[in-house]
Amino acid sequence: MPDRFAERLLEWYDQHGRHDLPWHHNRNAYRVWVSEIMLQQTQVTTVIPYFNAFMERFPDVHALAEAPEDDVLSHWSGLGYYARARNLQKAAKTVVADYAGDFPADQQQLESLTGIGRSTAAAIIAQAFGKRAAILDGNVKRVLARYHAVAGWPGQTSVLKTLWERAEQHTPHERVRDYTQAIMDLGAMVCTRTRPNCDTCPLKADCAAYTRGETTFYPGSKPKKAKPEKVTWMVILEDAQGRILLERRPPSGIWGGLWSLPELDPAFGADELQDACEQKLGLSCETPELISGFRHTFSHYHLHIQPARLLVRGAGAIGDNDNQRWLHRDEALSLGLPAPIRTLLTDAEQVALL
DNA sequence: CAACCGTGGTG
DNA sequence: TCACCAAGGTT
Repeated sequence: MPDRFAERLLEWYDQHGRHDLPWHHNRNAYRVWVSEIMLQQTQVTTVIPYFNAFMERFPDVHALAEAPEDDVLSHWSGLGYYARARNLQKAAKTVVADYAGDFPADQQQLESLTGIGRSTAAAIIAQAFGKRAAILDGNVKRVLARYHAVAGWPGQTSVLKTLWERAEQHTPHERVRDYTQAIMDLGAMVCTRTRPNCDTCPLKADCAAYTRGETTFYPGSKPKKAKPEKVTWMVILEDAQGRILLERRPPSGIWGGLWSLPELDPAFGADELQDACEQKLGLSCETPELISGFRHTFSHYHLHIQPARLLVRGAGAIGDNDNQRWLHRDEALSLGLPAPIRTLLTDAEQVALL
């Protein structure tokens, strides 16, 4: 029997799809690539303002390759998964050095660039170069899992393998660019995670899950696991001029490469913070003022952030260098800061005004 | 394979 | 308040 999957999908896309997202204009490999990286595990409405600001500052791969890393990270501040930003610039340097600034239209060569995996490489090939390549992102997984009633969690290798086979099978030889956008749009707009709008779906006639009335069973859910609780001190060290000490975080781990407040071991009691700052940072401080703490949830654990404000006496042993800076709050907020730290500094400013 | 890596929206 | 998770990839 003829497979009308792509045909029906494209017909729907022409009428109801999204045709004017920012990365659809002035389409080239660079803009498609940046958008695909930003869109990893991140929703379209979140990405749009970041993409526009990023393109304004880094209009092409050369601008990105030559920019200071701090500049790249500050444009990623609040977007999350900061390794994406570091990998992005590393790949930009590779494209400039090894490909004369032109992205290769080849799946393997694209996947060799850091931050680009199978699905992102395929998206670039289809969207930027119009060549046939199958993508498999969260939207496509959901559509295909339902259409073919593929049981199990897509994170499982066997399930993933089946979905990739289905993705390859349905990808047409014509209009691949539109098809790729179409199946993502269907997943985002019709075949949604909860309460899919099956009434308006162009594929419902042959959708196995819909036919059986089992759309909620697909795709299978991820096995749940308890998130550990962690605790940390975040110190706002303020000198006589009202400047705050910022520290660059190590390149790997949470918030890698971003600027943040100094952390102190949670084993220190509140009455030991003064000594801790003395010993660990070489700074003489006044009695700490505790600011209300809060819990921040990450993908894999909860972090209790306990902030404390300490006034620094005289000139400290710590000055400005590559990894430490004394900055006023407005200057600090222009750095690439993690979202909760940005919020904390904003709130702390209000506290200071009281 | 499983852990790790962020944030904001949603119910 | 909170679990779940969205245009994934790397280690």
